[in-house]
Amino acid sequence: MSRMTTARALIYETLETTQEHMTAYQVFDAVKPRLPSLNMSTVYRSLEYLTHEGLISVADVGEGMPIYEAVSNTHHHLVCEGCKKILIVEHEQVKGFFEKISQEYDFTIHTNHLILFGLCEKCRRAKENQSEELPKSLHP
Amino acid sequence: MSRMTTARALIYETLETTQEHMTAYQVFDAVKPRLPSLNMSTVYRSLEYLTHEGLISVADVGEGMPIYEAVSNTHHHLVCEGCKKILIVEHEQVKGFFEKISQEYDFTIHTNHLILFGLCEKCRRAKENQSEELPKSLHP
DNA sequence: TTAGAATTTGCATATAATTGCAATTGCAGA
DNA sequence: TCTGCAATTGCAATTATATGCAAATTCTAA
Repeated sequence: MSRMTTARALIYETLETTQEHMTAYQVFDAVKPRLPSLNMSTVYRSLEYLTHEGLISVADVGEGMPIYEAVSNTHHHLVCEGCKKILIVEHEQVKGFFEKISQEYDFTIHTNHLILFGLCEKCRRAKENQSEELPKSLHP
Repeated sequence: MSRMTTARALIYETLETTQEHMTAYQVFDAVKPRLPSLNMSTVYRSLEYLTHEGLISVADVGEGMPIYEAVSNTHHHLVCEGCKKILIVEHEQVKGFFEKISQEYDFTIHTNHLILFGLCEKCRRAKENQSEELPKSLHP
């Protein structure tokens, strides 16, 4: 049977109260003062556990390390590869798609945090201008 | 300026002809005989480069290492957390959703390989039965 | 309340992935 | 075809993550 231990509880509480996404190391730094014996492997294992329990979500934002956050208000992210800006997508916008896939493939989707990479409007425009205006020899 | 070097070309060619997804290590093993000087860091960097160029796609299947594949026929994956089975989702099924998000958020989506985790029909049913039929004391 | 079984943790170590830097390679222009 | 410079590679660390195992902790049932 699985147990909600001190370490797991503190880690979850931290993510829950912060309401921000954090890397494994940030979680470690935040919890360590209250649980000095805490070890990085416990952090990794606890995050994996909490994810599996559906209490938190992981997402790999591509640059750097994966981020974890409490799943209270389910949402998703658009990550701009140009300026690294992150846009929030409400689950409402995704729900229908998930339901369609679920039905079509008879598959219950657990994933609750989507990360889509691409270009925000500003960076897209910047790129278009660049391609059109620069002389060929200056292309990157 | 970016260059299509021997290493990058061989790595791409391997993924392209294989038409299978491979881990970084599998790519290394496949290319090494034809390019003995090849080094793992080159593999990682080349895979990153090819991904960025849109020639291949990465996907983190959760268990184990991320997998790479040539993007010829764009598709997506459903990964069953019960039996680890992988279902293929045609891009046709996803296209509409991407377009909607693109418009709504004025964001050009580059992501071309979605991985959704969950339970296939068989495992879902197995789990339902388990919850209903087992006496409380035998629960995991 | 406590004993005992089972899960979880810390530690040490292994594996995966990333990075700085010098040497090498590829390409545009002569 | 050759040259020079910028991009890429290999190597040797470094950092991030995962894992085996013994010790510690948690929970159930008596």
